[in-house]
Amino acid sequence: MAEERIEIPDLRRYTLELLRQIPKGKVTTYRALAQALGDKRAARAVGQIMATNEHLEVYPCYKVVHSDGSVGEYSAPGRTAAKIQKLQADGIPIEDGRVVRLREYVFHPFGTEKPLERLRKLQEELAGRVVREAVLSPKDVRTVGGVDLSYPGPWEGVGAYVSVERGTGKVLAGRTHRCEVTFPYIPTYLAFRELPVLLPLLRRVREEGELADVLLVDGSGVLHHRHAGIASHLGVLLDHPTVGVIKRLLYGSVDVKGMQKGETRPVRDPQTGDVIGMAVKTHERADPLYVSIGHKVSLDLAVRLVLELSGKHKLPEPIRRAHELCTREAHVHRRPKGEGAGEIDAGSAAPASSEPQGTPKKPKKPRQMALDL
DNA sequence: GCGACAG
DNA sequence: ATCTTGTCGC
Repeated sequence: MAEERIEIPDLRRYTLELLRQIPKGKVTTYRALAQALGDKRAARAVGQIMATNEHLEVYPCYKVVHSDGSVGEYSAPGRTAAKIQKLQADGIPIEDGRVVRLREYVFHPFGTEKPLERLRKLQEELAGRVVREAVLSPKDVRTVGGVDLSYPGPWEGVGAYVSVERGTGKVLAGRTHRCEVTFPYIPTYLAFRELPVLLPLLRRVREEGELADVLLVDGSGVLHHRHAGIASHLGVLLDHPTVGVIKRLLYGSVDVKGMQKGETRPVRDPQTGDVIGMAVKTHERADPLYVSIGHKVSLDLAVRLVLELSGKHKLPEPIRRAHELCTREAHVHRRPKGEGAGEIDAGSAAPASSEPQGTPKKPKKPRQMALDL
């Protein structure tokens, strides 16, 4: 079978590049940019991208205001006052922190391929390939893996994989993978942020022969607006059984009041009435988890594994351990508060890294606008 | 008041 | 997810 490939855009860069289309004397809004990306729900992500813009001379993020005309924040030196001054220098009239007659100054018609539209279609196609039945009988599930991510910074991810033996709970393997992340968190598009971290990690795990029989993923499976959460993406792309596990409901309806430990209740698709997941009470005094099919498992098997592997904790062991692993790994490399060229503290926890510190940075060659996975 | 959004 | 001290409850 041909290796599955999927093209994920560098949405951070794509969004920043859009800023250069704004004509002199005009502004735009977070929402307009989100619509240029293909989904107005990405407005907050646009804000995150602007807030971490490191090239103020190249990408004029000061030109982005709220759709009600209020100027909004400016993370660069001078904060909002500086943003207002720059806008006024461009001839934009501002009163009381708002752009006067915004409609006359706002720019909408971006030249764009609306990348998020393509990604939604990709999700729909992938949903059609999800196998909703188990390919193994429960007794043949010997090992269960868990995956999770942590973020040392908004554009840097650490993925972790842990596998445990069913029954004994013995930890069999643990691996992490750290890399740059160029796709922001956008509700319902989580897979495109995390796949570039998890796929390389899990392909390596598989090469090493350490891939567990079933994978528990910290994210939704078919319990998703387009029935294509990250657990399903991973399952289909790896052609491997996966289960989606989330702590907060993304989509679907269920009444979870008064649930007892061990109890489960079906989550239904509001549109069709189909059961697309299960609320699972794994801990007496904790909100339930929401479990769904990722790929090649039945909902029954998914729920059974989650319940069985959730000992005295809310999260099933493989995910809990993967969470610990990547959180710890992220912390070790976490940037100091001020972001800039801060020294990594020489505390005892820091691993002995003997990187040559004096390596001169080469001028960046033009980076790719998309990642092939 | 509306919308509601995993990580 | 991340930023964060102590505090309430079982």
